[in-house]
Order: sequence, then C-alpha cells, then structure tokens
Amino acid sequence: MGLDLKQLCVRERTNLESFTSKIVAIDAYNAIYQFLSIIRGPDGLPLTDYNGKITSHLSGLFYRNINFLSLGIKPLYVFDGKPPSLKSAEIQRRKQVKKDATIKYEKAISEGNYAEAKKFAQQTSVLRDDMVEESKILLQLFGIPFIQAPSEGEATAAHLTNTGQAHASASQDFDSLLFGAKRLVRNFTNSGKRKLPNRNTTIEIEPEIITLDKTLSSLGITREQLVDVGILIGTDFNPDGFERIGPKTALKLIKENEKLENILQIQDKLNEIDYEQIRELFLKPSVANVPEIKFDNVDYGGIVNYLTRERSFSLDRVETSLNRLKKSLEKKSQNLDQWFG
DNA sequence: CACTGTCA
DNA sequence: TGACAGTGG
Repeated sequence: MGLDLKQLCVRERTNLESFTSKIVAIDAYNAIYQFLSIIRGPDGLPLTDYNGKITSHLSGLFYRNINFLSLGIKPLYVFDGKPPSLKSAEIQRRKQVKKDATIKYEKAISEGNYAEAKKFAQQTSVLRDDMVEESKILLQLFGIPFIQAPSEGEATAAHLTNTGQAHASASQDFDSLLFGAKRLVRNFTNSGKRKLPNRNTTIEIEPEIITLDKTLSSLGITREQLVDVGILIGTDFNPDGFERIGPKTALKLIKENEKLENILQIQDKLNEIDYEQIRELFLKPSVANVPEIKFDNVDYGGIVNYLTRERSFSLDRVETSLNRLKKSLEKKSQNLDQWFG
C-alpha cells in the first residue's frame, strides 16, 4: 500500500526542534489512523471510554500536540474530503484487507496466540466519522487550526507548502511528493525506539525530511516524470502498478524513455489504466484555498473537561501534561517579553 | 504512540 | 540516569 518511493528519495535526518515556529501541514487522516492502529492495550484492543467508545486517537492527539506546542511548532491539520473515483479500487482493496484481518484475528484468539492476535487487530482499524469529529473537537480546544480538503488531504497540504502558508507537509505517505510538496516530513514525532512487528528487535525512529527539489535533481528527472515513475511503481489510483517493475526499474525506464507513452514494453498494460487522469490528479489536484491560518489560546479547562468527564481520561495524567505545556508556553512568552517588553 | 514506574 | 516493561482508556 502507498507509493514505494523510499529508496529513490533524498532523505535527511532531522528533529522536531528544527520546526520551532514553523507551520507544518499535517495529513490528519494519516496521523489519526496511525494512533488508532498503534495505541492499543496488551490484548490488541484500542483504548475506550466508559461508553465503550474508542479513545486511542484522542490519546495520541493529546500527547503529540502537547509536544508540538511545547516546542513552538505550529501544527495545521488537513482532513481528507471526498476521494477521487479512481481511488475506489484501492479503497475496496483496503476493506478486503480488514475483513481478512478480522478472520485472522479471531483465529489467533481462539488459538491463544496473543502476538498474532494483536498484529491482526491493528489491521482491522477503521477511522470512522465520529472519530474525525472528536479529533476536531480536541484540536479546537487546543486552539489548533484544521482545514477540510475538497479531496485528498495530501494534495491540499502539498499546496500549502507552495503558497508559503506551511513550511512542510507531514505524512508517512510518499504521495505528497507527487502532489508537489516542497518538503515532506516523515516520522514527525519524538524520536525513540520502536518495536518491530514479529521480530524481537527495536529500531530508532527519527524524523526525516525529503526536499522535492533535491530529490528531483538527484534523480535527474522532472516532477512530471516523478509522477510517471510513481504510476509505474503503483499509486493509490493504480495500486497494482506494472508487473516486475519496482522503484529502480521504473526510474530507469523513465530516464531512458522520458515518459510512459514511449516505453514500448508496457503499452498493452498502460492502455488498461487511465494514466492521463492519474497524472492530472497529482499534477493539478483539487485543493482548498486557505485565506488565513489562525492559532488560538489553549482552553485548558475545556480539554480537562472533555477528556476526563466525557472520555474517561485520568484527571491526574491530563493535568500533569497540560501543566507541562502551560509552563513551556509561559517560558516562551517570557522570552518574547525580554525582547519587546 | 507517549507516558510512568522500576530497577541497575 | 537510562533502559525497559507495563499502562493508558
């Protein structure tokens, strides 16, 4: 799933601190889905409130945004709108993966295989509309702005990096680059060790930045050609890609032939997909026009109220974290007062 | 994922 | 102090 551009990109290590005072357009669905699938108890089930409603997404957003704001990072969440119709095959495929995972989960449970059960439980995650609404409530209480994209969120996030309204776009998906994001940040989190699924080892996860211009000049191709490379590898709009063509071959073919139409050996397959429309989706996507981006004050009381009274969060934990944020923000305004006061 | 408590 | 296991909801 997703577009496998990892080995073709110029990826540079970075850290959260280098985004202080910068607006970063965050692929909201990407972030929330990650929380939903990863923040789970030992049994593999997501966290829930007294009503049995899932709260994993709220836990993730709560702590991560506290970190962002504490560091002076300005997150702007971009939510997906209606997916392009060309995406329906991919959406259908993902649904099927979830169905299969549900069966495998139940099998693992009945066999008493905990680790397997957890793995498959994660794959069953579904991001529902009410979770999106709840996430927006929490963002609003944090004073963090969010926008609704007309179609793909990544497209609008990429657009904002070009209008100068955002410094970078944050997502795990490389599609952002095809949409023209000037800078893409992956692993936009605190660095730390993560356990690999299955294996008994841990790896260090660190934020990384991919600059589109650097990547294009290192590959020696244009953005239009990168889109063609993407189509050869397989995008959400042609998930199967082309047989026996991976990132390396795709790049080679485009460099040798300039564009899809000139690659003789793929013409039969190429005519089975609407490649011109796929190009258009990446190169001229429908995006939101964003007049101004405003950050509000944090509504500390409102956050405590919502998370503890309505969503079963521990008062102690919520207050401890919010006090840490308050301290950081006060320190920041003191620093400003020293300059202007 | 991100936090907390424990133990060397 | 820092690595790791366990917990959060």
